[in-house]
Amino acid sequence: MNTIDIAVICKALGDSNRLQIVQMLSDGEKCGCKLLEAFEITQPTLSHHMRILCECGLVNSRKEGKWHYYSLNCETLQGFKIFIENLSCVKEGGCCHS
Amino acid sequence: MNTIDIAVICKALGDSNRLQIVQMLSDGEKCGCKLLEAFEITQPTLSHHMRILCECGLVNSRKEGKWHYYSLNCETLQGFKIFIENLSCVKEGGCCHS
DNA sequence: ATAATACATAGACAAATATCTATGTGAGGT
DNA sequence: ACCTCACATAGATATTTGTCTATGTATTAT
Repeated sequence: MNTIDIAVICKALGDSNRLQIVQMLSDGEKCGCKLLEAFEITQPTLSHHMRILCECGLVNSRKEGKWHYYSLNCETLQGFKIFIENLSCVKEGGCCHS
Repeated sequence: MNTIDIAVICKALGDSNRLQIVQMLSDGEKCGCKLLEAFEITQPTLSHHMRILCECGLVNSRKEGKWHYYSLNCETLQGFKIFIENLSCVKEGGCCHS
C-alpha cells in the first residue's frame, strides 16, 4: 500500500460522518438501514458516503436480500494501521542549518 | 481526543502532499525550505499545507532566525495512533435482520 | 398485481479546497 | 542602506465535496 492509497483512505476518514460510520463498523457488520438511523442525513447521502468508504478499500459490502451489509476490510485496515503506527515523532533531525 | 478532532487530522492527511510532508517529518524535524525542495509546488502552497497540519495539532512549528522548523507533535500523533489502533475488523455483529 | 422497503443513480447547488500570482514582513548578509 | 532569503498573507479561480430532491431498481410482503 503506497502513500497515495493511504492518502485516499485518510480523505475518506476526513469526514466526521464517515469516521463515525467506520467506528460503528468497528463494532461489527451493519446494514445500511441501521447506519442510516444513526445519522441525520438522507439515504442518498449515506449511499454516497458508503461508496467512498468502499472505493478506498476500507469497507466491504455484501448483499443479502433487500439489505446491504457493510464491514471493515481487515487487509486494508491492517495496512493502514501499520502505516500510521510507523509514523514517529521522536527522531531528532540534523536538518538544514541547525 | 474526540471523533471530530480525529476527522480533522484525517482530513489534513487526506492530501497526498501533506501526507508526504508528515512522512518526511517522521524522519525528523525539517525546515520549510527543505520541505519545499521535495515538492513541485509554490512556496505559498506549502505554507498553506503547513498551516493546515499545524492547526490540526499534528505538527509543531518553531522559528529560528530566518527559518521555520516543523516537527510532528508527539501527543497528537499518539492520540491519533491509539484511535486508529482501536479500530477492529474482526467482530461479528448480530446486526439488523441477519 | 400492488405496495412497501432498501438500496443506487442522476442532477443541482452551495461551500470548501488546492493551487496560483502578487505582495508584505522580518532576519541576515554585503 | 540595500539586497536576498524564508517565510506569511491576500485575493482569484478552477475543482472537489457534501448535501439535497427526484427517480430508478430489486426484493419482500400482502
